[in-house]
Amino acid sequence: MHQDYRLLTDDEHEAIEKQTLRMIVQALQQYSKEAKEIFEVTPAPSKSEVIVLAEDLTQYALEVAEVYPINKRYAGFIDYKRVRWLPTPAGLFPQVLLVDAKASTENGRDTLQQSQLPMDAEYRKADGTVEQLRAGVFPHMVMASVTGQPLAAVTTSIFVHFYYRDLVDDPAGRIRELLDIYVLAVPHNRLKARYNPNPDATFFGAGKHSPARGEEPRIRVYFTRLRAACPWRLQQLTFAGSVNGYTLPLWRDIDAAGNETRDPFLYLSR
Amino acid sequence: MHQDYRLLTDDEHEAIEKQTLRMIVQALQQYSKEAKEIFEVTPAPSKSEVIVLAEDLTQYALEVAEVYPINKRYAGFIDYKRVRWLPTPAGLFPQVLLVDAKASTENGRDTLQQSQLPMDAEYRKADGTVEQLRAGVFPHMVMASVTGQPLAAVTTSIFVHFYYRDLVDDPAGRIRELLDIYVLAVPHNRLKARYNPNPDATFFGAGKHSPARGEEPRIRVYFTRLRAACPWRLQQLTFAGSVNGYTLPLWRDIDAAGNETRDPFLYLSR
DNA sequence: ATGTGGCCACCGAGGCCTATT
DNA sequence: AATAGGCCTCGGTGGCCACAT
Repeated sequence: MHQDYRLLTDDEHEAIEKQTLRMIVQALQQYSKEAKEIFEVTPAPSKSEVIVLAEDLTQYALEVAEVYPINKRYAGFIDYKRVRWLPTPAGLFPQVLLVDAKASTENGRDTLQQSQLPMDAEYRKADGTVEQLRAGVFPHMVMASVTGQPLAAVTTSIFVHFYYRDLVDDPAGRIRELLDIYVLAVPHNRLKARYNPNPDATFFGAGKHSPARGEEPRIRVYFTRLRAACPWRLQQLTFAGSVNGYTLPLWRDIDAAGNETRDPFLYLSR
Repeated sequence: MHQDYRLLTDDEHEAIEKQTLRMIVQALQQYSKEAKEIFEVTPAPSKSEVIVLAEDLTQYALEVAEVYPINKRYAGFIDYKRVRWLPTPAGLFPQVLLVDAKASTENGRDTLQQSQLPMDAEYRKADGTVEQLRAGVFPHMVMASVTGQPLAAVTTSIFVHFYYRDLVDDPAGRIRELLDIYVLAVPHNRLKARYNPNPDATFFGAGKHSPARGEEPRIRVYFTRLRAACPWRLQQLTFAGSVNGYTLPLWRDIDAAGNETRDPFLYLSR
């Protein structure tokens, strides 16, 4: 048992991200019913109301599903961030959990600011050119332990994607419909060799910025490719087929034979 | 003892806002040292970083100073919002606390969106014309009690104003300096007769919007006038003269003779 | 100097329109 | 129809400038 994530094997590091994501998915499942209600009926003083809704709902869902907090804070553009002790079979690790909420009418990709990118990315565009963008998320945050020795808190990056569509003349008076909640665990930079060894093996794609206008570069994460690289890193909580107001409680994983699985899980009400 | 704020006298309602503000001031005082550190050294990927800093710091300061929570949430543009039970001598009242964070290089006024305005406002501009803006904050939120009877949670509006200035070539490597933290309690709409009986008696002034461009109307709250109307509604936590990194712990109030007072108060570290 | 008004600047977050395949 | 690329819109937040007192 140790406390330094840098001594973990890659598989152990993957496991940390997996268990982190699993808990977040459980929290979102549990909160999905209320999230849907609030998301669909909250009036829109402006078009950008959905952005705030996604942020608030993510916070409400996650703040009740925390672990042993570390008394350390920092401020910035990440929507939800907590420094905490994460218990794992390999040891108790200090972790900086970073969660960003997204609201979108698309359901196949997410756009990341460089400051939200945890891995040095490189990818080839359709026209053959290769582009790259360095990670803007620090791999860990160093804290001073009581004895003075440095303690590094690993950074884990999660994205919660609220897929919705606007409604007009809805009989129930809803303003929009929340269709799915996607949850992505984008790998830590140390896993680059596994997930983006070269420009042709990656789930990254061209960003949403406009090069012609000289905008800050952004980058996209494609759901299908992330899922192909590692099934459990792309979770989907869907309201389609739901009969009780909650999303369907299914966890995507991979079995020993390498096949993708979808396991139902139990959850409690809030 | 009752639970309906509408049965309170105006003085009792004032007392509710006063005790709410008092606790928030204590929380900000206690967090002022860390707030200053984070605010001054957090790098600015963009100019708008201060906005996010103010929001995050306000949340960090207040979330540890809460009272008996009510399991009810809603989402929207207000930075910090909590529904809770507030204990007072007149009874235990359900309350919707709304706090908005502001970052500014000015220290004499705050701009409010209509959605942040708790009172129907009317004021006369320098050129003699009278303008008005209706409250955009609901006076209370109705919830259904277990027995089915409606229960109204009073709304209380607080603004936390981070007054700062940018720094260049600071020897200590700071990017900006946090000078003061102002905290305002803008009165509930039912107190309009006391605070804004007519366009000439008010702490409101023209908003920051551009009429010429047809922008959404906003409105300003002037510190000096709010303070003149009710001293304790304008609190100032200043770093000027501070020797320990915290702001000076002073609470502004009014004594029996009607004179403004500044009482020091004790606080704990976090 | 301070108190008031108010024009704009900036920039974060996505909607959407186009090409391809 | 689905995948990619990328231009541009919208709107929240204040910086700042200009007068007036």
